[in-house]
Amino acid sequence: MKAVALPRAAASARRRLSEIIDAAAKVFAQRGYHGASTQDIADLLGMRQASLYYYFDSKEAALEAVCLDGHQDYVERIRAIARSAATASEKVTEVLFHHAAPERRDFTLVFLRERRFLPLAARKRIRAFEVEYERAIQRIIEQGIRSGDFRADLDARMATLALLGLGNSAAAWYGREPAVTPQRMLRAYVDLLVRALRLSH
Amino acid sequence: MKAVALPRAAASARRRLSEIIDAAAKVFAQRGYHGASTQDIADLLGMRQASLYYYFDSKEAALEAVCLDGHQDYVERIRAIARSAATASEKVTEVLFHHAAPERRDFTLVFLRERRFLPLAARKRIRAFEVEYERAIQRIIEQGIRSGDFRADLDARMATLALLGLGNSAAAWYGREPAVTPQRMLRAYVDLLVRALRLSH
DNA sequence: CGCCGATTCTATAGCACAATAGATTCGAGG
DNA sequence: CCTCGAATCTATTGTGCTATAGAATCGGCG
Repeated sequence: MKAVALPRAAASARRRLSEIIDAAAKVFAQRGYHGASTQDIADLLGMRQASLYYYFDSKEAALEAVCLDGHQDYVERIRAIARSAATASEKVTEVLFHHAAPERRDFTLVFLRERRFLPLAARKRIRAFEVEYERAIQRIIEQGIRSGDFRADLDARMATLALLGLGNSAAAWYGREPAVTPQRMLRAYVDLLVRALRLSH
Repeated sequence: MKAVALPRAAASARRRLSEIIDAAAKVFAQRGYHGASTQDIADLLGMRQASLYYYFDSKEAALEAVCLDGHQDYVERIRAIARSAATASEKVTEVLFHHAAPERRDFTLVFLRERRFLPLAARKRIRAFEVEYERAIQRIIEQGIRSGDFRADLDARMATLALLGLGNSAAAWYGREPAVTPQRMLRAYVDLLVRALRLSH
């Protein structure tokens, strides 16, 4: 945040900051926001607890950064998917796969579970991205209804929430059971979801 | 736990204990386990913080009690549903409605989100109930496949996890959006799920 | 009434943690 | 080799919280 100056220096500062946000995401995901100490984050980075305060004004600010960073990524990806020429069913598939992708799991889990501990002002800031993401999904569903890919009697809002619910629960489940790989789980969920949305025939 | 003696006194002691577990569930659900203080629980009960330690050896023990209490209820209900003569589709409907019933929401949320903070020994104790619950659901799905109510190519394990995922996300969602009542949400989810599981025709 | 166990209370020890203050080191540019 | 800002460090303060110790109170029963 405070790092500035020349482009090269700025780039390195940004990299360092994102390393620190990654560490915070990992620690918050594992121990929960309140259960994690700033010491834990510093340990992971091999630095002193107090040094973190060079990058963040408070532990809370670090949580907000994790939530924003994680969700910004989601919004970018949904935009790309929305723009594509695929059918609604294909888009739903892509969304679910991207939503529950294991790579950004820590960010997703922190966003899901810990954002509620932020003060109202910070939550509102995050909400903007959240709404855009949900809207984009809902538009895909509605497009599918108009194009005849999905049933006309579908409640688009509920279908959107169901998609998110399945994606979130998949992300939360990974690692609980060796036989249930993310691949298998996501394939199965996509299959169930598309069957549920499509016209039966 | 420590209360004993005569039947009447025992009954009253049990009531008191469950009042305290209820309060703990509410506070843990709202603030998270680590974010909640024993003071918060005592405030809700109108008693002193230290008095709680008459009922529980530790804050952790209170969390375990909440998780056990909440899930025991689930297991009892799933048994009743499994015994009934309904079709698999009807049973799935009942399970989802009961699973995400708003009445026991605090317990459900605490179980979902906070159980992971318990030490291994306590988690194992809880796991037994968890496994029984999941097994019972899976058996309902499998019964549906055998009876021809559901598709033969269904992955019963994935269908079980999808049901739980939808139920859990419904329970977590309530109150976020006034237009989305539990009723509306659960009806929609049941509809989607049953369509996804059934033979198309 | 007076005992006794159950329950709640007051008081406090002891620890873990977030955050601040200020010194020190690092590294690029002149 | 010196300067200066960025980055990290050491040291510490203050606070909030869990848990313990032991005193006070309550209520039924002999």
